[in-house]
Amino acid sequence: MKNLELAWILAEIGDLLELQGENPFKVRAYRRAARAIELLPEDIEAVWRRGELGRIEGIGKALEEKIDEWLSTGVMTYYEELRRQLPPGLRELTRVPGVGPKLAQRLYQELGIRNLDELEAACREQRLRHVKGLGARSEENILRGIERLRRQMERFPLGLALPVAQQLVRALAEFPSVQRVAIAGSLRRGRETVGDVDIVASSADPASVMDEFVRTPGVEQVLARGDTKASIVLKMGLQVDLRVVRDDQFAAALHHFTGSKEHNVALRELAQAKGLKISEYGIVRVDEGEPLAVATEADVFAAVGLPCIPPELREDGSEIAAAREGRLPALITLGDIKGDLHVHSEWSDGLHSIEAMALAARERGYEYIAITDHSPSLSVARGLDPSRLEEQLEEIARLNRRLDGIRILTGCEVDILRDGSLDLPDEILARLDVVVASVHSAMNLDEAEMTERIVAAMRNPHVDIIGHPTGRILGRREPYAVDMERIIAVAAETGTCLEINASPDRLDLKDVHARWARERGVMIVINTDAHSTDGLDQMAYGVTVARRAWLGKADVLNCLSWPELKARLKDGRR
DNA sequence: GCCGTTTTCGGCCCGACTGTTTTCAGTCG
Repeated sequence: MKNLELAWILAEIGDLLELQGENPFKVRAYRRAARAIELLPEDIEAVWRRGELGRIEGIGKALEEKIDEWLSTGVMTYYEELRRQLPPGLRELTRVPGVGPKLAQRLYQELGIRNLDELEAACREQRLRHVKGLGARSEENILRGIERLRRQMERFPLGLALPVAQQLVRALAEFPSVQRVAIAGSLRRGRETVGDVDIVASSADPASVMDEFVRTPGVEQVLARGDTKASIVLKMGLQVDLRVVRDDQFAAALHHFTGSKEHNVALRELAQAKGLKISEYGIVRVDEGEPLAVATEADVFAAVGLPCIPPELREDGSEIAAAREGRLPALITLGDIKGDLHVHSEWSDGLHSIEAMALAARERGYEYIAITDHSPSLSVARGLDPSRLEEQLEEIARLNRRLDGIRILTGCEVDILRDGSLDLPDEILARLDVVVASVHSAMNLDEAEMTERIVAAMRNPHVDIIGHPTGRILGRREPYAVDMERIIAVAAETGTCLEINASPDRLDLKDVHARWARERGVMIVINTDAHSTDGLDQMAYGVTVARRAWLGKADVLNCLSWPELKARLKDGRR
């Protein structure tokens, strides 16, 4: 699977061309192509073998030739040549806030600066102020930018940024001159990590809102403060941008700042072709200069003849083509979820009793909840051996007789051992309603071994779900080496479901993989892997990932009622 | 570089903020 590698190369070509001062539209063409390939719902090599590279939106003759060369020989000559023409560290200079391609190029030409370290030294030695257009202020800003870059190289996970952003929004909403306020940007689109937080507000007195905003508790630095726009950095390192507009401009501004950039560009091109101009202030007819009324985001789309595109789909612009052709999916919502099929109780490493978990599920309006405690090899988690599991089945039977309004399903999260076998016998698994199989050990196998290990588990006639299929922990542990194409193919063949683990540390499967799985007819299940009653609330994160994967409720196992679900589970079909 | 029920050539989104160059380019989203 070379999609991501190719996307990375094309994006780098875009950056290198930009550093060389190439035609900006050529730069954009490479970036668009990179994005298209990154989000492509199948293996680029398969498309190539069919001779259909040119049918990918954004790939024309020139790019097709370069990709063909790269896939046939492993080398892209054009890329190699570009890399030779510029020092390798130059590209990272543009990661410093305030340093773009033009400045990076001049710093290289005039001061011989080739990387971050040299830029930092030049600032400290006050050599930048001798470059035309730069002064002492620029040196300070660049130094601060380098420091931030070094301290916080990673993006912030959704699960960390969202609560912070919600808190800020609540605080702004209470400010008297604020009329409306909402989260925008990549956070609203539900991306798994975000570089910053964007907030849009409406007010008749923007200056007062700016004053209030830059005094937010926990502000470490004010990066910019204009009449209607300000940027701050919180002590935790998270940057927050606020934009304030008039209340009648709020919907247009919300759409604009939700992005993505590529989505906005594509939508505005479409608008332009219809004689309209879309900006964050609204929509105007170019010939008359007359503004159109925009009360909601749906009005923005309606102006160019499109149905409203949900924020989670606004990524590379291909969603606009889908909308034009009536191919937008009816996305799953949290309300469609009928139960959670992967939770832990105090019987293994969970915090709460089975009854407490069941009542918490009932409170959330669920029809069922599966108790899937660990299996014996996970001794640190007090995994259940067959006899304790036996006791648990009796306990669940008792609770089911006693509790109304919620059905407790029996289950377990069984370990997939190094050789692909499971650490509970088939006779036991056969008696459970739901079997989740997961990898928790020997995570450093090579790709072939790890893939076959998981494939073996999927071929077990009792395994319904593969839990957190790539094992990643955001920001802490890389996914294990696994051939996702093959996992998806075998899942389709065996009727095994793949999990979107909703824990914000995991979000595993991720959006792109879940989208591939759906397109191959694999059923997805969204589970929280909750270890406490509160953990059940993380379902919302999983639903966000599913929406980004274009899933509807028909694609998701736990949107089924219990009778439907039973009929879909492997043992239930017998 | 790509793309085409206005176009196979000539387009390719739109505006705020910063620093500093007295009039705007570069950067950012």
